[in-house]
Amino acid sequence: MTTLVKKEREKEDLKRRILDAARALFLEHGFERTSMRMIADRIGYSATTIYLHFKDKAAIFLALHSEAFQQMGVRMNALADVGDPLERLKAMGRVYIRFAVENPGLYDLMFIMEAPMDALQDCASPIWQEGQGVFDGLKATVAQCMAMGQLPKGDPEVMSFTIWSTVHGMAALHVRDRCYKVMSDTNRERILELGLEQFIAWLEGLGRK
Amino acid sequence: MTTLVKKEREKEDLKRRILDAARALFLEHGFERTSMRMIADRIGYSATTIYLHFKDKAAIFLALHSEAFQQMGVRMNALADVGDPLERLKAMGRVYIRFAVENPGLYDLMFIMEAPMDALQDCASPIWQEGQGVFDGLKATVAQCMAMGQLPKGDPEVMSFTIWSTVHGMAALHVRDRCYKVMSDTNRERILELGLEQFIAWLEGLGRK
DNA sequence: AAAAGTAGATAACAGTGTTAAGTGAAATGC
DNA sequence: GCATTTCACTTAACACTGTTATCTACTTTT
Repeated sequence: MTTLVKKEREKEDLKRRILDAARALFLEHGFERTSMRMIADRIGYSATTIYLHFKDKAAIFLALHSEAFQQMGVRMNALADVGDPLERLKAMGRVYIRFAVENPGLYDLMFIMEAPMDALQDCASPIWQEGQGVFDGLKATVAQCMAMGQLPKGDPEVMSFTIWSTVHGMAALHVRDRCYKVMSDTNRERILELGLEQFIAWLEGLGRK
Repeated sequence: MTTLVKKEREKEDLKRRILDAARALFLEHGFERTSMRMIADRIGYSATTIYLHFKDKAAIFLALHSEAFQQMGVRMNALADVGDPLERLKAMGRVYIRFAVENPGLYDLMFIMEAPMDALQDCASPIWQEGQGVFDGLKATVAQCMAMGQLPKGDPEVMSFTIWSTVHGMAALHVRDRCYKVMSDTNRERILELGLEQFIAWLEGLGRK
């Protein structure tokens, strides 16, 4: 029956429009300051209609969260063909920071917002699969660097965490505007770039001790 | 007039009680999920009374923000007598992480929450003085490390930012619960400690290249 | 043509931050 | 000693929030 298929498609279509509207509003005003009625208004429906497609506001957040991780995953996977592990690691850092700078709202959603994080207790949830994949990719690359003597030997997971912390710290201070007030005029604008390149230089130095 | 002084003291007293109640609630439920009525209930006043002592909810946030920075400042200043710059730098990192682990709510308030950050546009505001002081202390220590050859020469501000990013990244991933789901069982509980100690080992390696 | 199902809307509930108006007691002026 | 003013505080109200229950109008099935 074509009508059933059409119905299904229309349903998916509306779901998409809700997500698009919600993303735009979340990124502009933040999660807490975006109301269901605002989302509904933007797509010309009543607020309660959203509840026919999403359990609650947190469900919308989770859907966007998942989308964003897939997006980052795509960018990271695009680096799979960089043969040299250390070069790949460096590229991953640059891609990570660029993602945060180009999509501060999405980055916030993924790594900073606490909003409905409590709804995400299930570690096995598909929501975590994408994030896990990205982190596993980092671990694998770090392990390869260690195997080739480009990084000192140790626990790849611990080193991955430390590396992730550094780039996340930069991204988070940027996104939540915590560093620019204490920074000198000369460095303010380029501090993210300068900091990242210095960190990369450290990493390179770690190998050829 | 003793009565006037007494009045003034009672006023300060109530302000204190409001702040104490607000802090407890913010740390337990978060800023957005704490209402003025909840704060008022806890101290036995009506919600509107709070407005006689604080302009709005953001003003309470700012007062607590300031207090927390002073608290961290005290802990950092206590390290002033550590003579060796690199040892002092290492101690600062440990104090920073310990502060975040022991006071996750306060850390969130200081470096992660976006809540009424927009109300803090004035860089010269006294609110920023404490934070600036802590960052300047870090810069000075880094500069001394460079002067003594314990760290490679460069812009102390950039290196301070990179170091801060690393510890902030660890603290933020911890506070907002973003790392434990992707971490292996063996490292999950001690990852903060392990990551920090590895980072410290890196810093030591940077000097004696 | 009658019955069932359904996409969507309206109304309502308990809660939010915040302001305006009101209350009762203390301090002040004469 | 009494009237007036001041002031800490409360109640009432407004416009908003997420969410649920109920209702409407239309489509599909029988």
